[in-house]
Amino acid sequence: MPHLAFPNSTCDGFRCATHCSVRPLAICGELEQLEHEEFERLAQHVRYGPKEALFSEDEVADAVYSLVEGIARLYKLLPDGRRQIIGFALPGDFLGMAPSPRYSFSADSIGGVTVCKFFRGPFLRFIENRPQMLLRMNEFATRELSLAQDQMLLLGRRSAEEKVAAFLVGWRDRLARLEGVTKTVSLPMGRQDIADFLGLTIETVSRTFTKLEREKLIVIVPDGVRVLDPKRFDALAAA
Amino acid sequence: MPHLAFPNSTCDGFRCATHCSVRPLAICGELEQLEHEEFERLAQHVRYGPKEALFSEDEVADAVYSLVEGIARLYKLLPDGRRQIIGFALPGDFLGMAPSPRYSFSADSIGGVTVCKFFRGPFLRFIENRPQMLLRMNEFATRELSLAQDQMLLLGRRSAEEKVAAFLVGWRDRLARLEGVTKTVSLPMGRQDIADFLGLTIETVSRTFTKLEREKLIVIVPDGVRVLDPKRFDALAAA
DNA sequence: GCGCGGCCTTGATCTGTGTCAAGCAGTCTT
DNA sequence: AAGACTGCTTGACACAGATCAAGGCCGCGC
Repeated sequence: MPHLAFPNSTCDGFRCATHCSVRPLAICGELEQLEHEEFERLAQHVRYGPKEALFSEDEVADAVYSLVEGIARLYKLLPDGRRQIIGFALPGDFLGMAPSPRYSFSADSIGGVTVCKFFRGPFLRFIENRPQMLLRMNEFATRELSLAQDQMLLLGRRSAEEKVAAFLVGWRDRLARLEGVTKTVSLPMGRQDIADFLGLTIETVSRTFTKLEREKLIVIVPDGVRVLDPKRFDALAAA
Repeated sequence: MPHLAFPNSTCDGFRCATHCSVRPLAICGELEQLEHEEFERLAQHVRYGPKEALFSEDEVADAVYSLVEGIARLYKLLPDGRRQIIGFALPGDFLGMAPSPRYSFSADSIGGVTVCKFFRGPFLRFIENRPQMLLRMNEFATRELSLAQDQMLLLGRRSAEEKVAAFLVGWRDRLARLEGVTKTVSLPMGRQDIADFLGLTIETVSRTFTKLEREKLIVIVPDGVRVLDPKRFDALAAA
């Protein structure tokens, strides 16, 4: 179970530095000093270990989260256990808004995760008369929606090979926003997670990685892949 | 090509009555009299005939739309022509927000369609200092996102029969919000549209309709279906 | 009233991906 | 260092849904 790291979040060295490193990307990125301090007073900084639930589908949605560090998987389940991962959340991402009083999906940590947690009431009261903040939330929601629509195209109309290639390209580009451009794409999630994200089985994902390696497009390395031929690779992902 | 119906949209009888009938559901539903009049002055009411484009992917996104009447299909294409319909828009729906300066998908009318069209600049200026309006846009975006996530689960993890059943139930429930509850679900879109929405081929959709009819769950009627056994049907759609 | 075109259905066959089963490679435990 | 656990890969086979092909229905124009 999660423990509160520093509920009264005055800036206290290492952890706050970590926190602030994603601020420009986060929901609170455009608040000025004074407002940000007020906003911070609403936050609980919470740390989760590997594979802990942040929240679960159908629970009362009493909090929203700004991801500070680590990676979370967001997913929905069918009654018989089939799972669809609807996204991977990275630092700066904002989680937990729902169109009903309950969460519409579940979220749990992959490795360790740190979040700013806000209770719904105080959070809504803070934003409700701050157009800047509301505009930013709109930007976030619009970006998420667009990502979701790309994923629908992928799930509905692409082959297994195209799915895997598009996933790697999309993931590489999202990481680039955080860590800069690299040739090696780190994959902190397991094969089963990738399968459940792409609407495939773990065997098909594994075979497809192998196939891409045989075709000299990638090299599989521990916890990631190295892209050998970005040109050809991007083409495969787009088509 | 579309023609302007009444660009200077003072209330003028029939058409405005039509318009206002969806107001409570639309983006402008919570504006008071005076503000709404100001908002209306920004709008162009535009009517489209069947199968006309409202806007297309990659075009400069210079306007947003509130759908007043009719039904639109929203879709994305792959370079080779494969199509994924990402949603059907109904009266009250709000279209055209994009995370970049260009539209991220295409929209065209199915039958005839009437919209309120707003140019981006004036629209943004109107909402930017109106928290009520921004909150409402957030609600709309959040609901859209949740719908998109449901659709990801459907596309990635459901069988053809489950897809068709879930589609009919979801569509029936959306229509119910507008027209009230009915046994007969009208389907203004063609089989190919349904196929492209569900990530199937037209043949599989057709066969699945026939199968559901053989199993006495539905009856196929012109431009729609009648649901015979809502209990059993909802169960199939959920599982 | 007849022919044409669009849309839908049905049948036969093919194939990409799922399923089932086995084995391998690290890593952790003791 | 042996065992076992977890995650990944590989192979053989099955099947849901795609593809290819034909035919039916209905509204529309002439």
